[in-house]
Amino acid sequence: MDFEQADALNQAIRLLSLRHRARAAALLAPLGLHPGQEALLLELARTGPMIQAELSEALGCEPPSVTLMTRKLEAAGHVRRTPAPSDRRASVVELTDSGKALVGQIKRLWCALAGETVTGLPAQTVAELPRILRALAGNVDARARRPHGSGTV
Amino acid sequence: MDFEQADALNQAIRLLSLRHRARAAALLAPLGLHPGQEALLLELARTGPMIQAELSEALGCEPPSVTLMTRKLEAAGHVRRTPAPSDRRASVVELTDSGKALVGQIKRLWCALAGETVTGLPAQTVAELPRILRALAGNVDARARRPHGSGTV
DNA sequence: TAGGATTAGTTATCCGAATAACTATTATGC
DNA sequence: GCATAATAGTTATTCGGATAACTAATCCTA
Repeated sequence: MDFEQADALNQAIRLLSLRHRARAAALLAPLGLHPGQEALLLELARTGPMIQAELSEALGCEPPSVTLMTRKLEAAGHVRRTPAPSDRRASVVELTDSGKALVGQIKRLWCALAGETVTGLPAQTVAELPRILRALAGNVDARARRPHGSGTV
Repeated sequence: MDFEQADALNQAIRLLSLRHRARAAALLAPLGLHPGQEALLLELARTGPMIQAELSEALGCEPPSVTLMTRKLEAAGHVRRTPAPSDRRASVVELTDSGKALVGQIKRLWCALAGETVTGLPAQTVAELPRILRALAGNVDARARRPHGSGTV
């Protein structure tokens, strides 16, 4: 692949990242949330209470990021942390009532953002997009390069 | 658009952003660069010396980000800042010899990263990707929403 | 030409996300 | 059973990127 093509692709991915995140930030700001936090709340809503290591895995980010995000969401009252009964190292994270209420609003924003994002694209392209983007993400997944994790579960 | 589809799309974009950036970071680390800096150097290589306001526009990020990035790249010796002759507010940023040498290496990494990213995808999809991703980025461009800038010039 | 508006850039502060280094707990192997 | 390895989480620090608030220079207009 020559540099022009490579640059067009890498640049487009970088720009989409910036813009999508910026737009998410603008939509989430009225809720008092910063981008990234909505993913944590949605994951808890989707899967139920879980420990931080599971959250880290599900969100695709590192444990220290989860520590800080959960702490801020806990301070905001959207999340509760309780010691795991079977493992004294772990702490279980779950949504509070405030967090559950917020998730409803996030879901509406999420639909609006996605709709906005694909405006003007053919329906077939839109339908294929998630699969394509996941394939791209999988191709550059640094975790898959590590010796221990041979499969995505 | 229902929530499941919206979430699949937003989540895929978020994950691709994280992974692509992480992989870029891993590739750029041996050069002593952090992700984002390579975009600045490539832009200077592409367009030639320019003032920070132009860099900010070209990179799609805000002036304070450019200030910090240029300062660090200047400290590393890859970039030089000189006062603009015609406007005493502005400072012209240009590549040093060290920066030019680095650009050559970045270009190789960039090709490798792009190739890695699209591994296994049909050639036609790969060919259409940059255009599609740019369309998505354009759709969520917060700048286009501002009242003063009715057009992209 | 004097004064307000715009523009270029910086500083301070916040956040997500990363790595490195550390503690505490659990699991494992001899 | 005990020492070692692996795991859960935190702290400290770094970076890109954002906004808000500010200075300094330029532009524009009345």
